[in-house]
Amino acid sequence: MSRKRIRDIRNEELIEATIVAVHKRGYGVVTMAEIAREAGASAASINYYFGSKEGLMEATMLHLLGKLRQAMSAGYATARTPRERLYAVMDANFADGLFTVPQCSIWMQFWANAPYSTRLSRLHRINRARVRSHFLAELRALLPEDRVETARQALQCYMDGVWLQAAQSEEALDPDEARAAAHRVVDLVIP
Amino acid sequence: MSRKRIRDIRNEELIEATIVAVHKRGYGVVTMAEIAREAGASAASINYYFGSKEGLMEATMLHLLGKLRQAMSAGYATARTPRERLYAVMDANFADGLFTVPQCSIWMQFWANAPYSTRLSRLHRINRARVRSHFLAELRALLPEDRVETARQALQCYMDGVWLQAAQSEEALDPDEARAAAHRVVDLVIP
DNA sequence: GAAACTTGAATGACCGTTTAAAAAACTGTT
DNA sequence: AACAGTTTTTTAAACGGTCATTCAAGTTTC
Repeated sequence: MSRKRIRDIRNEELIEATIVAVHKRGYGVVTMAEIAREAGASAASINYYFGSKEGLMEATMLHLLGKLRQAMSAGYATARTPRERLYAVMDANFADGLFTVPQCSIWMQFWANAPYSTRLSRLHRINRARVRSHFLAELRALLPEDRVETARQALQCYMDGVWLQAAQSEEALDPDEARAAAHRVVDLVIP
Repeated sequence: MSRKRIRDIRNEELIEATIVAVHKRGYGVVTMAEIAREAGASAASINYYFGSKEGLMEATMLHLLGKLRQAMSAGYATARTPRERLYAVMDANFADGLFTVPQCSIWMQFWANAPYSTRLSRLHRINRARVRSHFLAELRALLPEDRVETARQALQCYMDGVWLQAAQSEEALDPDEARAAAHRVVDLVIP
């Protein structure tokens, strides 16, 4: 009922405001007051809903991870061959709603700070392992075993590298082009 | 004379301390006092030498960029073929003195914060453009023109991605293995 | 003795979190 | 519909703490 609704609405609003505010000011220096202003709320209300600044950051990362997982599931549903599923894994990282400067920027900042927060590093490890196993599963169907690991490293590191670069971009990103480029890289690695 | 010497010695000491302290605590939260303690000095002396915290961070990044450039020059000196020079570009990023967890971690943090500091982003852009042009020069000798750009993206993003991953590592890194892996990736992309 | 170096203490600013009290939303009753 | 009581939501203000930077007064070096 309404009991749940308001809480959900505020959670969503505050997380969106967090993404925008962190992108604008940087993870290290953004303040509760700035995030609150972005959301049209007060700093105190953030603590009411998330308990602390760290709780808000963790919730924001969880939110983004959810979007990522959802994008990957959607791609998998229509992929039929190993190569198509490989494309799907890459495409998920460059999906329209995900591959934007603010979100790449946020991800970048979370990564950089993960080693100093047990909560963030846990999420980071889990996500990385998931992507890794997806890659391995598809690559084993496409390459001899002794080349699988090298190809996996090449592709997974490529994806990370693209985000890293995207986070620095001053113009809007082009997800279509990013996906096309990723496909070209896949085809380069697996002729 | 000594006039210059002491200043140089302190600069070096303080920058080394900065690398260690930033790695231990994180760019966003490390304090002047912590860096000073690491160097066995006082916070005030850092300002005496570097003017401000941001000045220290810029000097540290400049120092690391210098090491990188030096490693690349060293590799280039002995490389004879385009493929060897391509290896050399990669190897520079995974050189023994450079490819350590603290330094990858620092680089990561600088990258993440570059968009919020005109000084850092300037350095970042310059370095990236330099690596890019090296890659392009060698790749043009090895591939037909229409595959050069894709290969460049694959390799440059791979390098960034490896560092990103290395920054999260809890064990010491293995530069030898990293270079071998990089060579395998090059060979995968350019058969 | 001058110039370069060092630092403890003071300064001034900022920030996350808590608290207490008000506002709003909801409930059941008349 | 109106209302009194209860719960949920909101925030202004206060609190406790941290930190970069400055400065004046020392110490060392030449």
